[in-house]
Amino acid sequence: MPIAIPEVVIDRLPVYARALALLERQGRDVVSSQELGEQLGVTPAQIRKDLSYFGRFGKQGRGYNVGRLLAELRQILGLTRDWSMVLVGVGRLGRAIVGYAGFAPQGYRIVEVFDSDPEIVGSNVDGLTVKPVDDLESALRDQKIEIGIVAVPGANAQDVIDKLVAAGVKAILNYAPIAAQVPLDVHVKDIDPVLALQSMTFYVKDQTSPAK
Amino acid sequence: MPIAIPEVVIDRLPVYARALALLERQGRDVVSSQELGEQLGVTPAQIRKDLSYFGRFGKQGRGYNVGRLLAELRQILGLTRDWSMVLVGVGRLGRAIVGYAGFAPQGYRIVEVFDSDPEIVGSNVDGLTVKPVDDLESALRDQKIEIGIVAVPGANAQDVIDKLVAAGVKAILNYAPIAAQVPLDVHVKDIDPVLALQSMTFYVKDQTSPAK
DNA sequence: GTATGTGAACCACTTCACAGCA
DNA sequence: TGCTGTGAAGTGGTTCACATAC
Repeated sequence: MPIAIPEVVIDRLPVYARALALLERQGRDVVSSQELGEQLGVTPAQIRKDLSYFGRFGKQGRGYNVGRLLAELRQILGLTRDWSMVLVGVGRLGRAIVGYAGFAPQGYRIVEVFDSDPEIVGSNVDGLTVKPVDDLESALRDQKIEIGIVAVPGANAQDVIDKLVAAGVKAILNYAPIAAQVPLDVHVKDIDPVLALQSMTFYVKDQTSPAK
Repeated sequence: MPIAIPEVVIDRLPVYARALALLERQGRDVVSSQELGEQLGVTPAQIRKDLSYFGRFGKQGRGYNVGRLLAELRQILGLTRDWSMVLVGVGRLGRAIVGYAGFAPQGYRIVEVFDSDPEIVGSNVDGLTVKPVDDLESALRDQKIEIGIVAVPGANAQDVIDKLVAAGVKAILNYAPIAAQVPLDVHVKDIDPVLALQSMTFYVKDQTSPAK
């Protein structure tokens, strides 16, 4: 096993990949860590060090080949394949997530949707039939689905997460306002705009308008 | 000025506050850093150290009074007042954000919505009339609005962010897939489910199903 | 007895600075 | 000459461990 790579590094790689994809669309062939860093608000040394965990992708005196580096990052991150996902919770938020246009172009696809409300089960959401949440495990038994999205109320979220884990899901995108408890081999990322707002207001709260 | 408080600490306070609010609803009076830490997946020392930046809120031998500590955190974070926000970008995503039920209970309210598309300007979204994005600055001149939400395509996002900054916004919740450039006194938090997924797939990508 | 608050020790990540290569 | 790759140095955040207070 290679030396452990810090999680912060892994979190930055998709940001680099996104910037490189933009540069590629703009027709750029080469980019230096300097320039990439300026665009992303990151130091050039940070970028070089991060990349050095995985290989030597640059050329001294020139920089990085945009297409090559992007391909390497996509390989590292597992973006060269498509990923199927299940969504649990088909309320207002869940419906918005199903309809979110940002997933498909990046190879992420919601293939099953579940809910616990009998009123909703059986209904159709963007071409998918809502299944009862109790069927999660059996529905996933034969399909290779490693990603779950949780969009249920906080009170039910840990239960749903337990079910996803039991069904073999290894990555969870959690929109519920809870700190999920999961085994070490399961990864969770929280999407919570309220937490983001609450930490920003700390800095804003007592900025008075400057006296003219 | 007190010694600078690390940003990671500020990011954790809302998580503590959320857990305390739950404990309070459950009728709990007192909680130890130990117990809180277990619920949140954080070490007790971390919690005590974080809180010590702001005061001495606990009682030795007992722990923290739930209501008291929650009130302190709300004070620290600026959650004792309501916050008005503007949203820019009234596409599918923007509409979902306007309709998101999680903001209001926490005191965050979208009071103005803007778009650049003449087809959309003038239409009604959840009781708000969509205004042209060029009116941002004048519309905000007299209102005290320090938070902006960006839900426009990546290609337009930096422009919109520049306009928000020019209009005096100090905190930006950014749903667009770009690394925003802002002055030091403006705070940005990105909400990007795709980045979250892309970093998780790194860990999941080559886990083969264990041989039975 | 029990749990906080906090310097000190530790650890992890970031930045430096330069050798090495194109 | 220009920019990468990387050990070494530096910085910042976390955890320890214990004096202190209830």
